[in-house]
Amino acid sequence: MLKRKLTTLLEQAAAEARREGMIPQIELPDITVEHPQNAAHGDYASSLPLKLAANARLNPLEIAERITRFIPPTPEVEKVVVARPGFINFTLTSHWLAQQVDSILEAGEMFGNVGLGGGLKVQLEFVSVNPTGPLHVGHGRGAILGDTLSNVLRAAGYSVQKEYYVNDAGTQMEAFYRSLYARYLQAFGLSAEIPPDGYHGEYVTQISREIVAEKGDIFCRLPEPRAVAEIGQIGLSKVLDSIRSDLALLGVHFDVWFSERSLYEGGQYQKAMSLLRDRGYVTEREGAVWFSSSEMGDDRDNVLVRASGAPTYFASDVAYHYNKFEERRFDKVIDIWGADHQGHVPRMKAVLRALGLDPSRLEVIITQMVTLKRGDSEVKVSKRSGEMVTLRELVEEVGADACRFVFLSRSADSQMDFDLELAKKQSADNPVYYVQYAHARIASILRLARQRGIDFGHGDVALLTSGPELALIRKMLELPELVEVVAERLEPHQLPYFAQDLATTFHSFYKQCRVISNDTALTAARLKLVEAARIVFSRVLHLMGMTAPERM
RNA sequence: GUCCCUGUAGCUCAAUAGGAUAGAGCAACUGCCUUCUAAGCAGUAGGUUCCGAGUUCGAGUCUCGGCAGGGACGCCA
Repeated sequence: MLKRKLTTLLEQAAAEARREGMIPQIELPDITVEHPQNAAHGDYASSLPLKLAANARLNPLEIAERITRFIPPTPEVEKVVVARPGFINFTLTSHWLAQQVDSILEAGEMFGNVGLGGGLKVQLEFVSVNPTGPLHVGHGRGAILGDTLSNVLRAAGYSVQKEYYVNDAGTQMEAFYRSLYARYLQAFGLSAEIPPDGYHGEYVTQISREIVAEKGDIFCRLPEPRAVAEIGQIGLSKVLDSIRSDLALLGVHFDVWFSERSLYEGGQYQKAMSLLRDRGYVTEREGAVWFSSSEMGDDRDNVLVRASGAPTYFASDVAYHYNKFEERRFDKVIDIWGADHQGHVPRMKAVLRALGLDPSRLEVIITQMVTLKRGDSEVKVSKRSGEMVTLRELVEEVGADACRFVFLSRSADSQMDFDLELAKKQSADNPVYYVQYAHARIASILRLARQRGIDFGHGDVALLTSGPELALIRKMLELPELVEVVAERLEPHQLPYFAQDLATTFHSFYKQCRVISNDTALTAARLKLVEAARIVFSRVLHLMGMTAPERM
């Protein structure tokens, strides 16, 4: 990647300038090279001289001059210019830029991949919603974020596993099972009540009806505990099926569905607990078992096992993360949680420390809440009250591509309003179509070229010298850098903005440069460029999990 | 009360570890279809980056103090 090469070049130049006594013997800061926002400043710029100025006790312009002298000429760089108040600006040669079209064609769908991850094993756990009902809109955010992130991490050279943690144990599920059982009995006219902490949604009745249809009244005759367990089991698999299909509708698929219960059945819960105990982080008081998280930096201790003897959700999570790191040996684990789990982060970090693991191996992305709106009125989302807009409804209304694009456009840190009216009304003006339209346009050009039997395989990219052509190439070359940034910072929201920029650059090129013309040499060169652009659009759309339409 | 996230154009949001003149989309306004897709292009207008201090060559970005919105502070998950 050129950016890296320039950084190295600069680093060496600075070191050499220092060795030669041109700048004082001071420590060099982290050297960064970036794209200036003003194109007049060139393709890349560094503010290194400004950063050195304070310690060097020299005028930054002077430092810039002195360092620049040690930057050797390279085929990529046309000129290196020093600019006030102390920047070093690099401008690339048109020739090198044009040649990159051939490189992109050669890389094909691999273009944009980088080696950052070096094959490191990363686990990405997301959604992981309790299977007590359908997914709602907020869950879509985490789903899309996680799925997209995994695409990007894979492109960045990580070995990624996507996992859904199924909370099939615990009190919430028990409440759900009992709710199902109550509805089931009611279907036969028997008196039964939804438990106080139960689920009242219409879907519960729906599922119970299905069970009635499939199994008849056999559960009426079973003793309650057994009936609840068996009905629960059927209900669980039904809910999981529907969650799976809702996610599939969005284009989200998991590699592993991990059962919480398996932690208990496989003995990993016991192992994790005894490890914590052995290391001295477990105490007992008030009849309960506690993890002394406050010793590890959390602001309070947390209960692992209730006085009733039932393990808490937190205890499961200890075992689960023990499993991730120690049993399955992931180098890095990324959890995506909703804002309501924010307070859980310090606990989990404390757990890792207590288990003797480096807490930085766990990264938690917190997605802020999504408030749903229909015009001006807010739609309350609550599983228990039963009134909600499901993810499925949203996807069916708005479309998977638009959903993904809209959700991706906001950084996880910001809470967002999702206006259903707007999302629907916007559908024609939505930026998602702007980007896809560029791809469709390209496809249309390539179709015409095929129809006319034009073979552009030998096109000479050196003919690509005009402003719009070079601007398009420059933009395309940002993709690998973007993949790296998104993978490093875990911020996929950069993708849609790049895609829009790319589309703007392409549409502008399209307007100004006729691709298929009487000039056969130029036609071949431009067809190469257009084919390269198709690759980049296709790549960025697929990274976002969207389709790249051939026609619109 | 404590902790976390957010506050940027009328609206929805960006701003690539502190960089050069804060940018997009929608909405508004003005032009552009006889050639590869007008779901497009070119342009105009729109800002005290919530307020106040501080740090330094430089702050939307960092620190402190306010204000506003959201979330969390359970032997729920």
